[in-house]
Amino acid sequence: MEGSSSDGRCALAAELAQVLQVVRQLEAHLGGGGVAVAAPAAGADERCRALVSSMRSSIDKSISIARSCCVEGRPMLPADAGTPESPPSADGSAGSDHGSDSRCRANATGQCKKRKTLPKWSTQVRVRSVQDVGSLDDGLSWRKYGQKDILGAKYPRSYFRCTHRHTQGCHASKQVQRADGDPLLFDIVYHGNHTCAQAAARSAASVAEPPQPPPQTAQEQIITVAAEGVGGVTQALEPMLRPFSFTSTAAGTDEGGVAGALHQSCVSTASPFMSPATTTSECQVYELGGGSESRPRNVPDIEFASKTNSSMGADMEFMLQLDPDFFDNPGYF
DNA sequence: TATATTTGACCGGA
DNA sequence: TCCGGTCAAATATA
Repeated sequence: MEGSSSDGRCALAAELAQVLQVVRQLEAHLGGGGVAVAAPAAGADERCRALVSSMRSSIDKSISIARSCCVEGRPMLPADAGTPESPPSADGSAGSDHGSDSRCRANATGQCKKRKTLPKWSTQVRVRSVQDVGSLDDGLSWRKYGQKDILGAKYPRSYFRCTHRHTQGCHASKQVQRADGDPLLFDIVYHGNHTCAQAAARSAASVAEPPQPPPQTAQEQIITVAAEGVGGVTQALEPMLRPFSFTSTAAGTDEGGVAGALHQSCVSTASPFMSPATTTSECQVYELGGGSESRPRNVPDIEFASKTNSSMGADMEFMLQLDPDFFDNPGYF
């Protein structure tokens, strides 16, 4: 299979390289790697939209290419080598996730027990030591409501939902699963956006508070986000671009899509909405250099790694090489 | 005592 | 029928 897929990989690499290039152009338009505090000049917005459109096109191609290369299943990650994996659930699951909900019966509380038509995206988070797993918290109040052994997976999957689900009707949820081949790598899949007060408060805070200078230069982090859903792609990518590379944007910090997730994932732990039990997050890691008092123990840093998910065959995969200061700077959010 | 976690059971889609 | 996602009672913890 290697021979037949090598061309595809080349094409895929080319497409992804193009995406990267466009991202860099976007960064340049919006102030580059620094902290952009001024609003983009008139006309820049249009250019950015065009660039985003271009990115989407390239990403679409990339996905097509990737899928054509992976007809036998998902692309093999090094960590997966030798690990019996779940069958190529592939694109079916991703696409069928939506649209089936109309037939979903509500339970006694009026809520569907099955998946909802919510935006879905995923990240992978790598911790640097086993002890760090407790710091996977992303800064929001999640309540664990289940854990399942997944067929073919070495580790169980944990299910979390927003603590304020019942009190505020916030339907955000996430799934966390340790990667088979790499105990330090976690797959995190988010469903839906926070609509609770903590999300609103964070949005407000991001608007009210001016960006702060980055406390330090963190190690390079790579984040890959796989956003799912036809509309979710656009909704996810566009807002995510704002807080990602440019920071002027407080206006862009709605809690939608990937931006919301990453925003939420990486907001500092100073949120008044956080429970004490969940005050450690990977984002605290990035506060270490800033002298955070609530630093997690033994957490030198965390790496967001690239994501390839078999169950996300129809996903948009989007890779950005972030400004190293991105996660250092609370002002980004 | 309130809140969070664990865990077996249930439900629905594939 | 299998499997993933969710519920909810039981249990643990602060």
